[in-house]
Amino acid sequence: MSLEKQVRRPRQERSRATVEAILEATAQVLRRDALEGCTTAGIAKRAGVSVGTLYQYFPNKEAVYDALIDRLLDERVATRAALLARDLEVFDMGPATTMLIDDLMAVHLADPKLQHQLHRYEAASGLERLDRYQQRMRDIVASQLERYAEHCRPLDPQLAARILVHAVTGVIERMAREDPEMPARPEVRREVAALVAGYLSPSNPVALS
Amino acid sequence: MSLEKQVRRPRQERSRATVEAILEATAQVLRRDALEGCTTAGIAKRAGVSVGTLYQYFPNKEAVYDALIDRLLDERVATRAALLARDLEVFDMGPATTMLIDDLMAVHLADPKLQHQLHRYEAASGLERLDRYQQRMRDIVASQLERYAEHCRPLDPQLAARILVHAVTGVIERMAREDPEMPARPEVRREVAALVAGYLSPSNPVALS
Amino acid sequence: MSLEKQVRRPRQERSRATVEAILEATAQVLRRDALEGCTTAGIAKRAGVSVGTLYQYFPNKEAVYDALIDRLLDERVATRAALLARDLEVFDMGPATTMLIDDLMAVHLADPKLQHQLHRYEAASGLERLDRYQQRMRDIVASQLERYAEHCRPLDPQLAARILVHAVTGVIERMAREDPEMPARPEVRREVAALVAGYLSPSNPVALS
Amino acid sequence: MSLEKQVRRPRQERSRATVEAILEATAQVLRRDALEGCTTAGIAKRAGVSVGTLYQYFPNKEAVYDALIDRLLDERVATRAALLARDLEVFDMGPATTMLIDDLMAVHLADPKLQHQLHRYEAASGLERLDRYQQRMRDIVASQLERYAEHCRPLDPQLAARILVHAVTGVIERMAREDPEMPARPEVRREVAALVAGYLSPSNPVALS
DNA sequence: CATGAATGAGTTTTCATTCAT
DNA sequence: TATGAATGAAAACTCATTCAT
Repeated sequence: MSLEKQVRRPRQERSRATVEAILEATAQVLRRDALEGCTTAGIAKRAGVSVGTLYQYFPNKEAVYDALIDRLLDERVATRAALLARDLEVFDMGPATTMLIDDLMAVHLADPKLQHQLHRYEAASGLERLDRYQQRMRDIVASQLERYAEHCRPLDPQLAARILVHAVTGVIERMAREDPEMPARPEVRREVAALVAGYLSPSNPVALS
Repeated sequence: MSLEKQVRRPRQERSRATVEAILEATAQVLRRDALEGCTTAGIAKRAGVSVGTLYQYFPNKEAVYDALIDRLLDERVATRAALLARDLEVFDMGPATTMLIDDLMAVHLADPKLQHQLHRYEAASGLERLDRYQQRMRDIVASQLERYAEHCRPLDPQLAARILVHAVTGVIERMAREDPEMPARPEVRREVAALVAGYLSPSNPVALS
Repeated sequence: MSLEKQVRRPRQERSRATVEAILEATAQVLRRDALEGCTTAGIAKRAGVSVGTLYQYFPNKEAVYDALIDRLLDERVATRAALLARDLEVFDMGPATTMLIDDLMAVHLADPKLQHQLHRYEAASGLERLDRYQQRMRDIVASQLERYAEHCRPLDPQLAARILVHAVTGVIERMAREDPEMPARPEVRREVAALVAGYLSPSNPVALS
Repeated sequence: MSLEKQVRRPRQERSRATVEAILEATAQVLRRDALEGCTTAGIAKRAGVSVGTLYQYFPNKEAVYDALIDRLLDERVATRAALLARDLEVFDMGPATTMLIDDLMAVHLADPKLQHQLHRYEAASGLERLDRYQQRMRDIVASQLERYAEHCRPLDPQLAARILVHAVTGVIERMAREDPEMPARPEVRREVAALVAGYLSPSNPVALS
């Protein structure tokens, strides 16, 4: 409506669009050429800008990767929020279990090639950021375990959460690498649920021994 | 007796010793400086040879890493053989489970820093070799599951083996990264066993549903 | 009265203010970040304008430095004029000597960091402009030497002026770099005067030999 | 004689020759293209080697400049040693004065273009190294002044040395820049001697005032 | 006039690999 | 066979300058 908006917007929007183009180009190059094939020149070319422009918005190449990871983690949080909004009760295990499984599945089913490369990038710096993210997930799971303690065998919530998050993440990640379609299959979801349910169940053989 | 032998032997032995020195030097550099700090010059220096010598025994740097990975996997096989030789029966679960857990633990407790870097290297080529190794493990586990089918809930051995290997590997690897001591603790071993036992148990809630 | 005037004036003044802001910003950045840290972007930011504006008033970065040097030399001329207005007679040497010393001291005591960086800039182009300025100083000194020839040993005014200007400038500049306070100390001023006086004095040992 | 020597030497000599070639090439490029035109690629090309070779012997470009400066200062020391070996007694001023003047002249008459560029390079890092060198010169001059105190007016040796070194250096450097031939002229040498002698002389007007 | 996003040539530096000795 | 000097392609990053808005 106002002319003012029309005057100011283009600049801010152009910047935003450029940043967006750079991030998207980086994702594409990472998917196509992997970490070792991802150069600032390549990113810039694919984004349709010059290297200089890239460095106008990011202090260095790592910062671009970092932005991409931040964005990914933000999407995960959004995904989780959406899942929590639903009220799923599966396998009589309470929403925690379900959420955990579906969340992790959703998380790793999206753009697996890009995620693999970003994961490799993070591995260079000790995976600190991803570990911090997993820590948060673990806390959520642990608190859910406390809440549903009566349905579970006696256990240490922190340790159990650790085991569960690591186990489920491990299964999904590795399966997705072998075949991106596999984690989505119903029998796989069922078996993952069995892994979690069996571990927590009061009838777990180890618990009884 | 013959001079020939005296001349030849030392050479072959020296060659073997040189290869050994290069591999050991590579392992040391990887542990200390990670993948990005591991250069052929650095390896050669640490091994006490020249770069030229390195290229006399290996066609390129990747071949050195590959040899190191081969060696690692060979050690794993040896470890597994040793474990199979013992006749452990824990948690009434049959040797398969026990072996799986102990094997994977042993495997990941040994030289975690080196393993992490080699894993990162493998990740560049899609982890093909490690996946092939895991395939072999999976086959062993699957056959064991078939043998002990009567003690388990009804399940697809291939899929169950996949789930188990991925889950246990995931737990151990990630825990070892956080704290190399953790996987060795008795309560952790117990919980991992619970994960496996609960999953396979005929009383698994999912199986009953 | 007329609107035109009201419109024009502010612009001219604003232009002047902008140029001033750019020069002052350049001086600040040079003092803080030295020649290598002085970028057009940095200058513009500090001046509170955009790079484009900088290029509206200066054809290129060198022109900004040049303007700053011109300004500096103009200030020196003003300083000298002020000194000449005074009628100082120190050490019975005539105003030339005194002026020379005080001028050079004043000149190098003001903003030594900025001067050092501008001097470095000038050095790239062979210090032509500063040399031309020193030529003018030399002419003044030479004419004074002729005027006060009777108080001096016999000498070639042009050569003596050259020696004196170079010597005094050299002493002051280098001392200021070591410690900006040093040239202002009375004992230093006294020794510099001794240098000049001894050189010119009829009792100079070389003159007598 | 020995074969051993013949076997080992070539390598060491080749390295030395390469370093030499790089340093000489750097000097040439500095003289021709000044600091701003001196790139690692340019140096390497002129030296007839590749950039990689340059970086095999020097950690970075600055190190090449540093080596060149070290060499220059070493030459100065050698020059001074040679001068001290002679027993010059000029103007009844003792060897200190003479040495100072001749040393500084020799120093600045050699390769003035290269020296100018190296001086500019040093200026970026605050001229620390050159200052340290001048400090050493100052100490020598100060001790000489103490030794010949009876021939001089009463003075503070440290301050006087500072004044003298700065003054003479300033004169020579600036003159050499205007015209490299000038400092070598006998009348200039004479006037510089007059500057030093007049300053130190017991008949200095300032001393008497 | 002012803006600041975009440009891209140009620099330094690295490191796997080769090859003359 | 061993050596290590030499190679050079390739990568990250800078910054003066332009120009559409």
